[in-house]
Amino acid sequence: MTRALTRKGQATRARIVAGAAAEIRERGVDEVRLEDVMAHTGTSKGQLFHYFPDGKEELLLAVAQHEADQVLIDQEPMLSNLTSWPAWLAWRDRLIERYLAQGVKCPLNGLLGQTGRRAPGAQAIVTGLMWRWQKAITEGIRHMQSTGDIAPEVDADRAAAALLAGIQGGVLLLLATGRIDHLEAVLDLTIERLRAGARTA
Amino acid sequence: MTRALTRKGQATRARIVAGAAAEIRERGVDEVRLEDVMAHTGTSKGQLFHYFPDGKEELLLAVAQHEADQVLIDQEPMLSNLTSWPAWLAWRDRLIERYLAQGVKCPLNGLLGQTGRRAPGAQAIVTGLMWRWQKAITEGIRHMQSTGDIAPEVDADRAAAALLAGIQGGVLLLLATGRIDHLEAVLDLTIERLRAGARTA
DNA sequence: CTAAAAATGGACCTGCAAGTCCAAAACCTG
DNA sequence: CAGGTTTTGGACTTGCAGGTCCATTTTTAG
Repeated sequence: MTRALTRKGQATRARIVAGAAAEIRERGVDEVRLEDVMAHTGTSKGQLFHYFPDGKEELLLAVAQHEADQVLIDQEPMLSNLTSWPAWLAWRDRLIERYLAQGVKCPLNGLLGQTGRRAPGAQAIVTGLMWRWQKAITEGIRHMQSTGDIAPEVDADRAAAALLAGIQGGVLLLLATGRIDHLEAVLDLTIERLRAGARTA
Repeated sequence: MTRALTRKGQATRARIVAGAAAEIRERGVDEVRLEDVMAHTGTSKGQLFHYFPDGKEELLLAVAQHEADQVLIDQEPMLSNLTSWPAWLAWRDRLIERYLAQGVKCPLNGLLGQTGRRAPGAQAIVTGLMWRWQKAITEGIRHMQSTGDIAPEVDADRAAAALLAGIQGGVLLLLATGRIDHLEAVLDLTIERLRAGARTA
């Protein structure tokens, strides 16, 4: 459709998205006004609506996509290389570290609730994220099965689904209670369990 | 503080809360205007602010508390009587059934995001809910340990924490993707695992 | 160099939803 | 039944945030 973005234009657009994302992470979706984004990114209303003709809706969607991508990027290169137990533990540590640092600020939780109903697009973004995430975990499990580090009877898909759910819940509980215990418990117990099945090869 | 609520007054207040809760469940927090609540409950603005002087904020808090209580009530009497494997499975079935029926409509997810930042009270409500929930699960595990149905080496607190996280994540994924698979996987795999430890007594 | 297109700034408009106010009705209580 | 209190209805105010518009500057391309 619309092809016409100068290098400068792209930079500005990116700056808006990144700035809005930061602002939202910091203060929550429904506390952030377009004016805040303008102030924080040094842009004007004209620019916002120039790059996001559909207004806030479209901007929020772009932010959601940006944040969703970041979630997976933050887990690399571990997530794509769950090929040994040390690798799994490194991944575990990265997750804990990442969410501990993030603390109570969750970008996507709010975005799902905020735009979820209105925009069908937001739903798609989150679904896509979860799907990719789960796929990576599944592949990790399968690989470990191929090396005999995980019992072949384990249903990789179900195990990955459960683990992903545990992680999501752990993060949710971190948001709600401020404690990381749940996330730790999920990761440690799940990994321990996967490991327990088959020690032989 | 304020003591002065006629029976009629209490009824009206309750009607407002219940109606608002229903409306919010149906259409999402940020889609519901006070006007909608008025129309849906047959009340006037005067009444809203009579029973909730602090306005929407206070109303939402009351709704959140109402919904939080309901979550646990819906799991009874199973949740408080996790004293045998059939009881655990019945609880599992109830959870699946309940959330399957609820579908994509989550009252608390939105309320946490919406009021979470503003009102410190919302945080407290969710935290309280989670704490009570986890406590019930822990007690269930402990009871099963006392009868020898679960191995004594199991750390009841950690196991409960992980299970609760899994459930939360399962529900979250149900909201996001519309599929109940994750919740099922978590419940089945976790129960299976608790069961596997000690079959002897 | 010049004309078209893109990028920018900011004044202005507009609608809406929360919150205010007060007067009328219903209701307790002695 | 009389006085106070609670309950109710709804008109009105208000602030504000999203969105529109256009004039100006900057960039691109031939």
